[in-house]
Amino acid sequence: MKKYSVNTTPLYLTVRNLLLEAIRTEEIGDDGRLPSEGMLCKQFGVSRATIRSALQALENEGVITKRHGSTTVVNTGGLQVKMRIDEFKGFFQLIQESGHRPSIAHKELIRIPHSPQIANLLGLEKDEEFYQLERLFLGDGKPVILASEFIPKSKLIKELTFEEIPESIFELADLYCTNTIAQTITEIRSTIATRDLKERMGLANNETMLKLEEIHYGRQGEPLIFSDILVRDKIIHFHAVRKRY
Amino acid sequence: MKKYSVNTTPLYLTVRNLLLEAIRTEEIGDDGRLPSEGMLCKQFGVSRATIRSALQALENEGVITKRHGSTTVVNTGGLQVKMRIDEFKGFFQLIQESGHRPSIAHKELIRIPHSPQIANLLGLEKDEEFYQLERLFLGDGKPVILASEFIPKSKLIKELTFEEIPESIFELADLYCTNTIAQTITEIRSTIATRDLKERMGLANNETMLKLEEIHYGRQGEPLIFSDILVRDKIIHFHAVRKRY
DNA sequence: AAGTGGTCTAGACCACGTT
DNA sequence: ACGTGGTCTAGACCACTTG
Repeated sequence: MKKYSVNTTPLYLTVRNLLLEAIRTEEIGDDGRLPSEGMLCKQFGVSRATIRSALQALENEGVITKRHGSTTVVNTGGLQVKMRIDEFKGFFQLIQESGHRPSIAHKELIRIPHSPQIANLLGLEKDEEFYQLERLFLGDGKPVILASEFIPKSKLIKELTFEEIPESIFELADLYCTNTIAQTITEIRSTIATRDLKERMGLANNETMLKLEEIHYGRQGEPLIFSDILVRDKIIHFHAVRKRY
Repeated sequence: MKKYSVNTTPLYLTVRNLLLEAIRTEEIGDDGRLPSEGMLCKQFGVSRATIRSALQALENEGVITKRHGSTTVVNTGGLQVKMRIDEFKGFFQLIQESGHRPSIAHKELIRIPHSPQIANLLGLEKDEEFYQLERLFLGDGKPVILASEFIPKSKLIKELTFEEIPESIFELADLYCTNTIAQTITEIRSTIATRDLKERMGLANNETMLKLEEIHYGRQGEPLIFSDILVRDKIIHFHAVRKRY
């Protein structure tokens, strides 16, 4: 007899979501303090390990702060954090979360016969061939992100189809690459645009930008794709949450 | 009879450290794949939950990548990541990790009668009084970080003693504030120095900098201190690790 | 089909803060 | 002294990937 999966989302995530909602509406933690883990076990009817997984998730997001012998507290600041640099999934989502309507102004696919620097970053042969996918993203019609993705030809399982390139690099890898992206390491830099770029992005004089140099790794830990992303940080504000342990 | 605490570090952290060392020396995972959790349980003589905690820690650091039905793999890129923006503890450590000898060139403690903007960021009254601690840090004798910490007088439990100000903002709060710092939320911006600043920091023309605007929160989730940090990203390279879930 | 990691439970003891 | 979160175990079942 065929079996049906009724509940695909794990219990602890369900609890996390309920808890977050309860915190937002101040049903729980209205005085900034959460009930003890034992109490929450009873309230949600789950084991302590499950409650702790849910709390763990919320703590990682900066929503709550735990402390050994004391009660767990709500972090009002953490509730409002958006656009965490260690979490963003795609450019559209990013632009949307910063309160603007996303669109693409320009999209270009360029063949790069060889690039020793990028090959070196990805640990490939010097004469490796790349595709460069360059895209200009707008927020409310104004240029906000210029992204260049460098995809080694050797990591492709089929030819890139210009019309069918997903917005997100994760989905691009899912569709076209030898492996999906499991992890990205980003170097965060600042930069000032060249005159050419200034015109293209409609920048003010002396307007600086963030430059994210990202190496995307596959499920086996191997480098897959290199991205070079220019962001107008006047409009897109990146955040990071740092916990003290 | 008096009891003695022999083992203050948790078992799972001991296991994490041993595992990391074994990965580094390629005793374990020489082919990029870790033994199964069951195997590791036997090898280390601990329960699966403990092994999983250790693996969890390594995954958060970007050292390994787990995947549901498959074996856990080593991420070579993650092994080398330093200066994670969501982890740094103090400026000296930061400068050291980037390969330079840290020192302080300038240190100043300024009384700020009121600052509506900063008061607003910290959710305080507009007429709140602050201390501004400004410090210029050098790496190998060259200016690399200019940090301004804004400490509200109302959050102090005793007067700041100029001579006894620790290098790290965490320790400063431990010593002088109503609460220790539990969490920091950083906004990551880029900026270009004013002419004045350029001279002070010996910057090249058109050299841009990273600007970190940090709000430090106490154990009860309340805003404590605001920091404004300028970093020469030509010298200090910040990183972020992003996992796909 | 077999092996792997993901989730969940129940119960125990410990270390830390607060009162 | 008490209540809280931190750690740890043993065992069970499920969901996913791989051969």
